[in-house]
Amino acid sequence: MNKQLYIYNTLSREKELFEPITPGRVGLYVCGPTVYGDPHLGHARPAITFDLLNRYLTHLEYKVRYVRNITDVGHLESDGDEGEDKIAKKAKLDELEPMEVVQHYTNSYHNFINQLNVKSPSIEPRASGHIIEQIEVIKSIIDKGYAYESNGSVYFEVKKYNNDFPYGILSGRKIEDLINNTRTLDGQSEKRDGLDFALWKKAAPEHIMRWPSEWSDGFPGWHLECSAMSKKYLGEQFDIHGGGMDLLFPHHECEIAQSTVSNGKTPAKYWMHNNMITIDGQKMGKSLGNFITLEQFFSGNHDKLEKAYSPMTVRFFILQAQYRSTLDFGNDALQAAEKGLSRLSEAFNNLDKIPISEKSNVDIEALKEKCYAALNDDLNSPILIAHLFDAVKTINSLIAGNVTINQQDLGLLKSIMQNFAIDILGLNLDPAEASGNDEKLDDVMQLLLTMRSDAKSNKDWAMADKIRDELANLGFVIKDGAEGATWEIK
RNA sequence: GGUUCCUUGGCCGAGUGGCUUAGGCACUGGUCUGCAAAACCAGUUACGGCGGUUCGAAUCCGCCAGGAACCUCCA
Repeated sequence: MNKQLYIYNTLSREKELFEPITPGRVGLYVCGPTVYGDPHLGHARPAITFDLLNRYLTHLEYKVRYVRNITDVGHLESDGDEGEDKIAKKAKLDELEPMEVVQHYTNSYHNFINQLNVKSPSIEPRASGHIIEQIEVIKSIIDKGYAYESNGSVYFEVKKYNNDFPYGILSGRKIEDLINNTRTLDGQSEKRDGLDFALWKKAAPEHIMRWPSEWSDGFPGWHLECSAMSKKYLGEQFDIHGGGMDLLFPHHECEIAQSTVSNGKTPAKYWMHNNMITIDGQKMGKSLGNFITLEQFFSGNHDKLEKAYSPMTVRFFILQAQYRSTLDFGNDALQAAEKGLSRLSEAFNNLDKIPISEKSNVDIEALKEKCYAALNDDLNSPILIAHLFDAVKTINSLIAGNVTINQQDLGLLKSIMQNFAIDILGLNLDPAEASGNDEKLDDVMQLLLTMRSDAKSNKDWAMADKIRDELANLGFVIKDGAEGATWEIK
């Protein structure tokens, strides 16, 4: 089978065959959240996108080291001297210790991301725990002559860098255009040039998040943590760097510049960027204030939500779009995903009901190839899901007796569903998970179903319907099948 | 203003030169059922506009319209 994975590399703007630097091993770095607010639907997208990548690479038998950072130092609120550390600001508002705020939102992030069945990364480094490493990177950049100190702060000299290296290789920006379009800042700037960016910022007196350095008591600049931590855990050059498209410029561009100077080589071989989730056609984001938190999705407690949506519904919804496309939030789409997922789940749980025949007249091997082809084409999860729905149709047809399958093909079909739906897409199709039922409840339900069955045998339709309808009122759906009735919670 | 990108049927969302009627949801008809539900079978609705390249374009090129992201923190 073809297991040649092609991924879209932002550097080349083309799909490229993935070839790891070290055979059999993959170093993957993904920009994690800035923990100063509740995790929202936008945070779920990269988490799930790169979870899919991590799971698929693992399935392909690569040994993956997946590093996803926690940004807890806080980026600058605004440029220039009036810049204020975002986390410190929030802390003052809440009258909490900065690290208390950070811990709270880190826990919250873990809690909700875990509910989405996202596997934990191999290493989850915090920026605040790597101040020393960041200072080391700054020193090396100063030593190589691409940074200067100014009033206790250190800035990266973009124009000088651009003379020797291609600044803008990732984002496709040209420095001439940037020069013409740089905002004019009020007041005096410590920077020699508007394009320069901070590697170290001297902390203002009221600034409570601060660390000592040879330049000043302060804090590391916006983009430094990823350069420092990717180097520490994945080496100077690693395979894949991921993150949201909104980080492409300036964050990732600056990261490349820093790492390139510091290490003398470009950091990542492949850059992958997930697109945004939109709401009413606009990006869902913290700064726009139009985000819906994951907690609100799971509880339904938001004006825009017609109902609560389970974590698996949210995950499935996100996977139904290819990661490089924008995905528009909407209740209709969520509910369509919910129903589709339910159908997929039901078929998966009915695999054991499929009768085995001598001969197969279904082509399971072809299905498997198609599933791999979908993922190999830049993780095209919607295509994969389409193929899984073909499998659903096959499963249902097999149970209905329209087609037949032999033992070997059935085993293959089961492994396809397990591998692609459960292991790679990371869907939890366990009926207990979906409905929250337990064994005792099932015993009670079986009793009621037996009573209804008896009533039907006696043609006591009134009683039979009463049981069904009353259960429906309580949120249980009864499904009559060839070999008896089953139930589920709606 | 600069850079990049998008516009597919009722909704979401794939596709990238010539049968994919992708798939999901919704809808319609049929089978099944005591009636339903579920399931199965069948079916309807499409490629923003204009021009060009081509034997042939949703798919390539140009223009126009509308929208978005980035250029400041953002997933």
